[in-house]
Amino acid sequence: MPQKQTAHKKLQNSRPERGDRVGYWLVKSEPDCFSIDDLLAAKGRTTYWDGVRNYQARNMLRDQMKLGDRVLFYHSNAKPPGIAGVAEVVREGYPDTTAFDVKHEHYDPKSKPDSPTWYRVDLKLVAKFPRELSLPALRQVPALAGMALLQRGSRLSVQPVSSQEFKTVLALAEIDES
DNA sequence: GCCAACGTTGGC
DNA sequence: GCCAACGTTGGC
Repeated sequence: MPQKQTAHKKLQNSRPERGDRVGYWLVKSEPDCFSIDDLLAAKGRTTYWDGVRNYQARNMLRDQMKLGDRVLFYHSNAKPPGIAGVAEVVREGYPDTTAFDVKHEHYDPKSKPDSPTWYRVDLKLVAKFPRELSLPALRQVPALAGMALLQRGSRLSVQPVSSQEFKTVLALAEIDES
């Protein structure tokens, strides 16, 4: 795919769609696997966001998530599911090397070191919410009705969030803009 | 544990 | 390139 590669390189060197504005995202994690407390306890409160094996999500990790972008940290498959805090992008998309490791549970033979299929970013915790915002509570908020997370059949583990939605979520969490 | 929604795979 | 079968996600 030489053409896609070219487009990709252009994107890496500038932000044609967005200028220098901060982007907003939501990522899902199953707390049984990796929770916001795990991120809090991690060295530098920072982790590799790897293991994503979906092309739409990959494209966002690889091409669109930029340094300083804010990321809502969502607990999926939890009781109840909900948004647990905010992180930021501290390293932009780079190859997910777990895909190269035969022994790794996310091994994928079609991803090669010289042409990686899968990418990851590094995320650092900004704030854990004093109280998690549960999915049912989020559904009660009219300003969030358009949020990707709340749409039917929304399964993407990385989703874009609008700046308005992000602001609304922080207000609900009673977290100051930072 | 059920199942709807969605993505991927592979036969043709 | 179609589409049925299958696998996964994730709320409930």
